[in-house]
Amino acid sequence: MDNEKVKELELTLSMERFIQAELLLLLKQKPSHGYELIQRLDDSEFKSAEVDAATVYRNLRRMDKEGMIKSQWEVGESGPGRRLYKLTTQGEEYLIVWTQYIVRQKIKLENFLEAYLRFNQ
Amino acid sequence: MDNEKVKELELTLSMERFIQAELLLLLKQKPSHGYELIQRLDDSEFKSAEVDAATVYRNLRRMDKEGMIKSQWEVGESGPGRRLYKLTTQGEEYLIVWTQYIVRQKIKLENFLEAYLRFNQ
DNA sequence: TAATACTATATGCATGTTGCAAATAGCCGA
DNA sequence: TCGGCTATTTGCAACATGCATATAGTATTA
Repeated sequence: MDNEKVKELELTLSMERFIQAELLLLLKQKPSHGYELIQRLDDSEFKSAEVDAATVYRNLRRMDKEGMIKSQWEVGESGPGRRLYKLTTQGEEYLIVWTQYIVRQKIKLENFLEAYLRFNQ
Repeated sequence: MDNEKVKELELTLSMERFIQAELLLLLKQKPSHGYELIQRLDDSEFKSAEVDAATVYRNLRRMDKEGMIKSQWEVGESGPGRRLYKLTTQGEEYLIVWTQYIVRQKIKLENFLEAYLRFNQ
């Protein structure tokens, strides 16, 4: 990813979309489909409070459209068809940007807590 | 604050509103008016990227209405009138809830980073 | 004196994201 | 056949934000 792209991505990053980072990380660990990701997310230690299925599916479609992940429609021997998602190279790079952003967020929170404690002695 | 109230507050908390926690902490340190808070925020190590004045003023009005802070209109010898904000007891309690929430957020981010690193060697 | 800049707050509007609810659909067990 | 689980999608209201703009008093400077 070129620098311009990274800058643009960083600007649109927000904790509101933290779900994207969570999904990218899970997909880096192994390809999954939405329903499974919801369950894996629910088991992870970094999940956001409650996982809303609609939010997961919507973010998956968006990242698919943006090329971060790639989907493939699968019709198994049983159950309804499902979309298997895999991380793309671009998605891996995006995950790195996310990780750097999260490091900065963490520092910001630490600074807040430090200031809070400093003032409460 | 009773437990029900705390629960309700925690549910509506989100990093999107982190600005509220920042403002409450600054007001705990000392009473200020909006314009000054924007400058103090800009100098703090925990500020969110850029501070939008409208967002600051709107959040101050909201927290005023909700009783977290209390405003008092001041007409100085010079310059336009301004609203001096002070933290209320309820606001102090809310700041504690925020702080606990931020601790949990920080842990979440640490868990994410740990999972990320664990998977990258 | 007029123009400009700074202090100080408020509001309108478009945009983007979310949660909840509901629709669709295949499969399986009782 | 009815309910329940797997699996995904879409509509809608609610909400928060950024940007632009309005308003207004004061101070500086050309």
